[in-house]
Amino acid sequence: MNELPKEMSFIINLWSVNSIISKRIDASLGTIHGIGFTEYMILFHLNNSHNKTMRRIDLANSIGLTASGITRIVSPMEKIGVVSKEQNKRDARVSLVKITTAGEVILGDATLSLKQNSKRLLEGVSESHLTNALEIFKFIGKDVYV
Amino acid sequence: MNELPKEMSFIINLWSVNSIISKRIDASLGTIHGIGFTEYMILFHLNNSHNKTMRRIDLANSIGLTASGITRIVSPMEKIGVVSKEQNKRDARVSLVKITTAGEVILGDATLSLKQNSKRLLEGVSESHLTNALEIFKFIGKDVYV
DNA sequence: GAAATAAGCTTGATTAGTCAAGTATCTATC
DNA sequence: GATAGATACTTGACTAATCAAGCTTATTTC
Repeated sequence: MNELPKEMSFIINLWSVNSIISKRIDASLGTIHGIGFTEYMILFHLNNSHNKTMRRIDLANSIGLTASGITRIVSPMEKIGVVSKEQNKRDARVSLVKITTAGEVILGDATLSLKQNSKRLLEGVSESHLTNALEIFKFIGKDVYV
Repeated sequence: MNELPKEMSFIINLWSVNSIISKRIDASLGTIHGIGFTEYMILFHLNNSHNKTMRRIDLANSIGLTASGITRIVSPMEKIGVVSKEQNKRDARVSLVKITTAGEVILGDATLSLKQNSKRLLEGVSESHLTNALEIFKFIGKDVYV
């Protein structure tokens, strides 16, 4: 209607598009692999990290959740054995999270379908458009895995 | 770590970046104007629509919520008078939502700070990068307001 | 024009997260 | 080396959304 600055259009559309897309991804991950997108992201970040292990607070920051959000979501993941709780020798405050072999298997399977899903969703978007968007994302957030 | 297809990087980073950004926007809208991002989006879409009025189901689709999500969030908005409930003469099933004058005022104020916030968040991102990203968003979702 | 199906909306129960407050540990300062 | 402050995490209370089921009204089909 009224002329919106591109920056604001970006924010608004980021939100709407994410809301639409993450719902679809979530549904597909949940049905096939029994995990939600957030759980996927936790496994993904753990798997990409040094020693397959992260502090809860770093996990929180890289995913965009709060510390308490991590506590709540990781606890059932420990129970079903996809991640394990480790101690930090140097600092007794921190509780480390490590992806287990079982977790790696689930992550691998889920990644396959996620790859297919994303390709299908973005079919028709050019390589250069994607590169461009990834640059913006990298600029905004620090923890971007390309 | 391992070579991810750009499409999948896009999905993953869309999610993380949105989670980070929407939290900040939400906090600022909430503190200053007493509404959340979702409420803002509802007012925004209503204001841009024909007769400032929409069906709940269309509101749901354009924002990326479910019909019940709309019911729950719109109901308190009716109580405080930023939107009103209207009937559709032709179809008694539908319940229309209309932005009120009070709602327009809040929307106007909130839009001002949202504009500032988005510019600050995206300071340094080039015009062409933004245009590019908006094209992708437009491609994915149908209800993109540029 | 009756019956079957679909569309729009609401409600009860549940889930995924938040925030604020509390505990435990670590670090810095004097 | 005691004290003050900061950091990591958890917990209780709450919020925003979901889904499945149900209600009402429209539309299609025969």
